[in-house]
Amino acid sequence: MKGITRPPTNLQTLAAQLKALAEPKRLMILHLLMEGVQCNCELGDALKLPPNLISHHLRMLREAGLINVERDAVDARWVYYSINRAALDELNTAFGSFFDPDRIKPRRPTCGPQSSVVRVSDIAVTA
Amino acid sequence: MKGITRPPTNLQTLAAQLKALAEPKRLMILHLLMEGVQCNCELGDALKLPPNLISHHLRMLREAGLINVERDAVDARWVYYSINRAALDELNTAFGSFFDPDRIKPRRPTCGPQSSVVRVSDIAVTA
DNA sequence: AAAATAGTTCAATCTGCATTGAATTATATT
DNA sequence: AATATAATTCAATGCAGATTGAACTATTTT
Repeated sequence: MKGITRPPTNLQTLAAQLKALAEPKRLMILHLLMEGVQCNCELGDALKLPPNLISHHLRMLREAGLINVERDAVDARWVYYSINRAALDELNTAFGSFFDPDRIKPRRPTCGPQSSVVRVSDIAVTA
Repeated sequence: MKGITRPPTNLQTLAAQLKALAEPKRLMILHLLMEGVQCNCELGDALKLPPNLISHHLRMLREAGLINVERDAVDARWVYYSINRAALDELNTAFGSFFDPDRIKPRRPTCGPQSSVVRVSDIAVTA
């Protein structure tokens, strides 16, 4: 009888990133960033949200390490956000490892009325 | 020049499921369920949490459609939770589609000082 | 120098939800 | 019938974060 295996991913880190993603407007921002839209004003137009709120959501995504920031070389008033490709790859890997359906194991009856019942699969065949 | 493509997934639904997942203790519960641990008491022992709090987290996961509930046929006091395999498959598909790195497109300069600059790639070669 | 532009930061409010402890339900045991 | 067991529900508390409006910073334009 095998023990419990450690989760394949750091749960604190995964939960923190998922928290940043678990917001409809932020998902929409990420979608727009993937589509090539990248400045605060356009995001605000698309989502019908004021610029300060866009800034807030962008900050959440940035602090989760999911996006990059860059200032325009010609006119430094403009700020461009973009997907952090490496972070996205890591996220996909972590998510895929954790929620891999192949990890699902059958119930281990160490609890409840059946916990003391001897299972056929546990009886050693000796002769 | 192409327009913005619709996201490949229902953002409301994905966000709701991610919100259910974005909690370290719930991730740990899901991990334990995958490992075959399935009753409130054992989850509570493993996470050092009181049973009512385990119930709360299980309810969140259940309302997100991620887990199944079943009562013991012999002693109905015991309740067994398990991973909803179909929901997990759908989640993986939705997540993978949304966060597919291949979806990332180059910046579309419809904003900022470069928005009026004619790009070489936009000049039609006529002869 | 003054005004305009793009964006961020700050303070206040409101809401959702994790947590806690007590009460309750349902079932089984004595 | 009374008690024990497994779990859920309920009420109250505290905190994190979404939202709002105003103030502020940095840069460019006039």
